[in-house]
Amino acid sequence: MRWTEILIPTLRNPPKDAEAASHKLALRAGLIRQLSSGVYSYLPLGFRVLHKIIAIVREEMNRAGAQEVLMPALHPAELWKKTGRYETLGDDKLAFKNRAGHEFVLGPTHEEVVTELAAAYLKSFRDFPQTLYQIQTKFRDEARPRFGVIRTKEFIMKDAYSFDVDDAGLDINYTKMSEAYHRIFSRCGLSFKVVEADTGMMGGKMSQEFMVVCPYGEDRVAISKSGKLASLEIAKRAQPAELVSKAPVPPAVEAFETPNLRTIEEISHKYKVPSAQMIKTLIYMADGQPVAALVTGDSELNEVKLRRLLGVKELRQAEAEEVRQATGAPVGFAGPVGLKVPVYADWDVVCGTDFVTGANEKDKHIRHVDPRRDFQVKAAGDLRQVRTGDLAEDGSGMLDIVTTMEIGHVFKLGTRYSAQLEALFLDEKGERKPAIMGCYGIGVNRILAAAIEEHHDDKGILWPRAIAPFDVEIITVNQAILETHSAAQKIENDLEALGFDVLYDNREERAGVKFNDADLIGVPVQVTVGERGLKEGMVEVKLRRTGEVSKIALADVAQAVKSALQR
RNA sequence: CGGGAUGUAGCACAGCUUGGUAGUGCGCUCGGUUCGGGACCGAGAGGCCGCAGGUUCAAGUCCUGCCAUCCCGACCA
Repeated sequence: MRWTEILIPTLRNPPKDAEAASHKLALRAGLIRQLSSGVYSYLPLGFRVLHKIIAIVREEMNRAGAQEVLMPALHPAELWKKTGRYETLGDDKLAFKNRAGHEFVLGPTHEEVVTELAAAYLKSFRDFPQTLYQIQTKFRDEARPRFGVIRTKEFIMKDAYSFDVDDAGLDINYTKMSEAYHRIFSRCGLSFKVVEADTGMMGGKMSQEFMVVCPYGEDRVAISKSGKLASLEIAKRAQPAELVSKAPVPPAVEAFETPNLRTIEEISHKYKVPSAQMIKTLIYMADGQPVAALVTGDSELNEVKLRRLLGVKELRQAEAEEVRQATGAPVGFAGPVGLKVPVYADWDVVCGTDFVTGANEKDKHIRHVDPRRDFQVKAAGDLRQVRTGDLAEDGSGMLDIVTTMEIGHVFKLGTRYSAQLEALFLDEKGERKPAIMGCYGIGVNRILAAAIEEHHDDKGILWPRAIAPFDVEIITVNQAILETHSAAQKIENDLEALGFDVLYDNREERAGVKFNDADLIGVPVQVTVGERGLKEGMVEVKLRRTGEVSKIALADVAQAVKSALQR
């Protein structure tokens, strides 16, 4: 393909609205063009990359035994109302009425539609297992599109759905998909990590998120020195060796007036108490019974952890009136001393001393509070959100908090949709049962963004070969010279005949412009043809990634390109 | 949806304080000289100055409202 025959609008100045590396470079390299917030066109180069990614996804899905289908993007709203997701979707749904007054939803995902298919056709246990997938545009009216192509209102998703007769079958499909995902992301050149998501109270459900660490992602997760990621929801820290303070017991508890001062910040600021020396006392209703949860003033309580420590089903923050009943004081003055309800404390609290906390009396706090002397803790545990510097539970050292981007997600759904939409089959005994489902998603556009985030330098993109828009770019130093462009043309023909995707920069531009554009668009191998080399029958082959240049005889170019691409 | 910022040519920006009828660099077109890491000279094309209303003899500039875009946060089936 010749540069003059393909639209590659490279930019010297990055548009000012771009912040993320992938966003800036995708714009500068002429991959995308923004139409409105969170809505992008893919230009020829960008679309070539998407095609390569899609080809890999498709190949691995097929290899894993999934069958490609194409479901509609236009969904009747009634279908979404049946599963109750019409409401849960809320403002994220893009919906409209047609002239007949029928409401449609532009598909944000396809559990409903695929389950309707299963309900129609998967009638006998003999029809199982089945895995269907599609690669298609999804619509979500994101409140805040971000970072170019990383979070958009319209995006291409590979979504797959498995149907099985039992959990054992689901396990097999889930594993197959998970393995396929490993292959897909590896082939796309991404350093991804798998995060086990919380199985929570969902009973047997399970999910894994495939993440890449990148500064412009959207999730904050904990990473241990061993490279393991855990969502902040479930990241745990190591238990301290001794769950008690070694410091001397402070003087007796003393109350002091704090008129209208309720928050940790207000009191910490007014009385010059570090927030870590304060106890935040949160009242929760656990299965209907009030409990107090204590964390130090500088930390955030993690409700998932509290729920786990308590071992209860229902947990919610207490209403103002419930707080008053439990503590005898309005919200903002709760403290563990003299409290009648069971007290659960974070390790930081039981390991500390000389705290300031609420006095369970309006406009009063108390100081010199000591957990050994002044109140009873029913149980101590890891109750707060982890933060940078906490020791990892696996003993690998300090945790770090990093930003990540989710590029894939596999999920064991169970019967949620099949039961509601009556995707029922008859088993060997003639019993009607809902199909056991799994769902598996990949954000195709995000792979493009993630690849740029991971593979770029100050000059431009360094595409992994498998998803590069072209394998090799030929650059003529001076297009006007006959020997140069005829040599370039021959190389182009030879390489194309060997099956390489070749971009030949045949523009009558100065060499510098072409070199810079080549580095910017990031094709892995560059072949430079100039009269200087041609005099000796040589061209230069440059590896974009390393910058390494070697002189190659004309006759050996194909071989040199081939081996360069394998590195 | 809350907070902050910004809207002037394809891209980056100046002009706004102190109103007088549209500028710069890159890119684009034509001619010429150049030609191995973003050349130079000359001549051009390209603007509802985000939109609407107001003030004024006169608005890119002042006032009001709206819209759009980006960043932080909330949210993310």
